[in-house]
Amino acid sequence: MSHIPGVRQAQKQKTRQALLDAALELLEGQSLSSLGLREVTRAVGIAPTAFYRHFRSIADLGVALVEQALGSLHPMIRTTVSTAGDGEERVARALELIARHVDAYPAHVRFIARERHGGVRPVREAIHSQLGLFTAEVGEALAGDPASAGWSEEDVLMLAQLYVDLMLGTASLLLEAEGPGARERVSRTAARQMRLIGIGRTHWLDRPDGSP
Amino acid sequence: MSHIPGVRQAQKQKTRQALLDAALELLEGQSLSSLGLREVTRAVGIAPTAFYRHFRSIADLGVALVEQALGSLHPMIRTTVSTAGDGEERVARALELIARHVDAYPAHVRFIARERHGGVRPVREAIHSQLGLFTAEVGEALAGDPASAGWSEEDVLMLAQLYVDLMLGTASLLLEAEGPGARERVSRTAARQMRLIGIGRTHWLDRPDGSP
DNA sequence: TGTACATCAGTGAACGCGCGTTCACTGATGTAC
DNA sequence: TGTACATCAGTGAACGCGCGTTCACTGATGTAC
Repeated sequence: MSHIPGVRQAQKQKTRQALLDAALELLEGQSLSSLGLREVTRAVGIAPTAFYRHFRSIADLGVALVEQALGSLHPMIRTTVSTAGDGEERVARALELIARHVDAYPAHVRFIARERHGGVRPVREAIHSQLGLFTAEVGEALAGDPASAGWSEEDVLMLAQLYVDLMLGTASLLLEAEGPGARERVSRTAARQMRLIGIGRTHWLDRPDGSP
Repeated sequence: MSHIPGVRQAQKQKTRQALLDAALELLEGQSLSSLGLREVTRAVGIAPTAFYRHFRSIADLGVALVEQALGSLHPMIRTTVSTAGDGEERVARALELIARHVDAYPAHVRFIARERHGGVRPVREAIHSQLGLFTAEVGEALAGDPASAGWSEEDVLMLAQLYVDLMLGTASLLLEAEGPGARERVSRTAARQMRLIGIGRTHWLDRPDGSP
């Protein structure tokens, strides 16, 4: 039929995605370093040996998962930050976006939070490198804000890192939150932390240098 | 000989500690959820079955590790926070304490950072619960500071959480830092983040409520 | 359009290996008298 | 102090099982003419 993508290529892509999806699901209750190749192929319904047609190892699959997971986080973080600031409403809207993302892609959030400090080096490095790009992008967004006039690039980046870490930490806490009111408590605290950082940002240049 | 502790008890305690130490070392390159019972006993030099004289499972051993690891972090965080503030020197001293702790107990720091969001539920919960106690303690320390006059308990706690998270995050980054200047870069950034939070703290009560 | 050959995603048997757990045991330490 | 018995940390054989990886294979898809 279609010869541009090819039936064969399309089917291969489909199987590959099934492997990634199955792995992500299996990772709800364990870490990547204990995930088994046979476990994943069994969940997909293919022979264990077929795994090698798509990935060299579980670590390799993990790196591919990083790209997918951060691909979904990307627009969330960007929107959140372009929304961020210290105004009540802006903070509230940012938190709502985070909560919505956690609901839409819980497995992605869990995977990144877990493997960011996890036991598989190449995956850890891939996450670190991607988060570095995010931070840079957030930094650019912040630099465009009038509130950042007079700020050094280094300072803008350290602020961006603070925001990115807070967002990821909050997303992870929302994921774990269970029981009535738990999510609300997490959100309230995160909102105040964002406000406090925003206030620090406002007054950052007030003090010449190292004054008490 | 001595009958108060007992020769037998003392030897048992020694073996137990050897298991914990061996596990911690093996966890440098993997997550708890992939650590094997036989792997640990082999490293200690005892029969696999002897493991059960000390722990019901690897998860059980993990929970015991949490207590040991956070036991060493405890004085570090306390000292650091009692030192914290927005003065240049105090921030610098706090960061030096963190760096020293990372050098003294790298495996403890790695374990907590990794398993805090790791794949073994009881361990994750133990860490979360212990960090909650830390945060409460840090909160008490902060509440005693004149800078916290007029603060609600909730706000003091959200600030404490911000500090605890920043300290843990910085410790983890220091651990991973390699190459010339990497540690210095991490420290510089963390110092500025602490200062910014300190500034936010100073001006927290400036604005009545929800003002822009 | 039809035919002959090439490609390659997925198969299934086989391998050696280390795993967690059970069980009855050994022998040093502890205790009662 | 000496003896007889109890405790229990650590042993070693055995088990069934799932693991990652190899290999030659099949048969649908793709390509050349």
